[in-house]
Amino acid sequence: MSNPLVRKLENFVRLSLEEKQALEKIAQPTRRLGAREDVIRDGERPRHVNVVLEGWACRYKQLEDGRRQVISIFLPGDLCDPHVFVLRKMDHSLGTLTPVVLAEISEAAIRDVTLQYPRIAEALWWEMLVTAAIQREWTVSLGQRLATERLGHLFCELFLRLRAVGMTSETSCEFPITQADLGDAMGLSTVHINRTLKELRAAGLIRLRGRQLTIPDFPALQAASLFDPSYLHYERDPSAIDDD
Amino acid sequence: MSNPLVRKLENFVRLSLEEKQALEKIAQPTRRLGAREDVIRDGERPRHVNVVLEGWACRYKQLEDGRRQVISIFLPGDLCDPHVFVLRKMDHSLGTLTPVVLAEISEAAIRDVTLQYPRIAEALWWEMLVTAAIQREWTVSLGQRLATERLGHLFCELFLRLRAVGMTSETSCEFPITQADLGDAMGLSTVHINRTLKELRAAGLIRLRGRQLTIPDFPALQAASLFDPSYLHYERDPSAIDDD
DNA sequence: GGGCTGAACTAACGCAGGTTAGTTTTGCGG
DNA sequence: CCGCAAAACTAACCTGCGTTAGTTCAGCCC
Repeated sequence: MSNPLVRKLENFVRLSLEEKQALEKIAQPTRRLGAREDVIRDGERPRHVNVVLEGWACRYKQLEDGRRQVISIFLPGDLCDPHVFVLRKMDHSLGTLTPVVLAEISEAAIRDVTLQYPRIAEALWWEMLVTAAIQREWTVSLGQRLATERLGHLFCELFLRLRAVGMTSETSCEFPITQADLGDAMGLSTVHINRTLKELRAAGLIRLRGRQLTIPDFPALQAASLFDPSYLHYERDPSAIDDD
Repeated sequence: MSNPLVRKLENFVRLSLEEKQALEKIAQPTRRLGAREDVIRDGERPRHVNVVLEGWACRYKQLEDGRRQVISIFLPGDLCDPHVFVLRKMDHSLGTLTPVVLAEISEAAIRDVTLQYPRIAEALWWEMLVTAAIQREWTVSLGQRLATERLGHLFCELFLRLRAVGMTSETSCEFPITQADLGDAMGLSTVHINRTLKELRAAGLIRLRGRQLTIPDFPALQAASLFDPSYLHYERDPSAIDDD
């Protein structure tokens, strides 16, 4: 199985063998963490661009009084801002949700690979803009969607993002995070997450047992959650496909 | 009064006269809109980088059933993604909150100015990363903060962002948007916005009459709202100041 | 297999914020 | 100065979700 970063970026541009190899070379595993560990903490100076190769991680922010918001979820292939270095201090933390394998890429390696391969630079642009779009969609969810819609929307999003890196079957995917973490991400209490899951299950929209999520009827869940996938910008432009 | 884009970027890097002139040249007024008009709509193809020169605007997204979320607020000096063009379609709309004067910058003009002036390129990086940080902080607000904290936090943020472009007095600033728009931004009903404003006023934390906001005791409002300004990344690095 | 731990799940009650349906105020064009 | 529209504001009632305080279940070590 090839590198998840390569698989992800290929949803946007077709990469040449040389480009793929260059990416794989800089995105090698360099760090392993257990579940519930911090990759980097609020206030620290960023030293690498982190790429998730295996497992799930997240950005989160903790308020003075302990309240915690998971701001975004990182799946295999996701990377955090190629240009973090411009800001001298992290304004949030990165933590793992499950055991994780990371590639830590240096500022120099990013610079070199983007200068040498403009198509990779463009692909990283795409990935940054999609990351921003996802963040905006979370804003919409937290501001407007009810608990069932909010959770359903998240399931739709994560399923498509996992499919983009080849980590789903027809209707199922791994779903290894706890209801407490889900609550922190959705701005809901664990109790209410549990109630809401029960409701989604009763409506036949999802099955969730152990660490396995099944969406038997994606269009149904999509409709119930007001999910419109266009913000993920996965459709590769037809005119861009055949030039390599 | 100089260009608000220049004033904003100077919170991060000191720009030479030549750099300032280059920026002012591409950020000239090209479009005027009334309040409550769309700059560009969801699904359309982006043709410019829009810079707000006067007035307030916003990103927003409307759900099929009419619910509307204001995703972010644009103040004078703000610009929307220098690289929108990479994505072929808008996944949200841009609209005005008040009458607005825009500079529409072409893709080519952005490319030219960043290639010629690396410091401007870096400043635009900073602005993109801060925009992302603000979006994350909104996620935290919507997910975790109560109505009073949420509104208070917004007032703190907007006051500092306006101050960064020289648009505040000691304790006051313009605040020209309606309670309905505030509700759409904070994920609260107009009625509750009104109740919450009343509460903040009663606590002496803000004064808000007509289009004027006064924060008599900023640290008090900050404490009540769990506002930590570090995500705005305004502190200019001391080592970077004296090299021009 | 027993005992421990963390996650999943539940019930009862309370509250923050939504909804509906207004009234009052402000601003503005004529 | 009047008349209109939009914004600000209010009261009464309702509901989605939080809180507290549990019980049950699954995985794992010894």
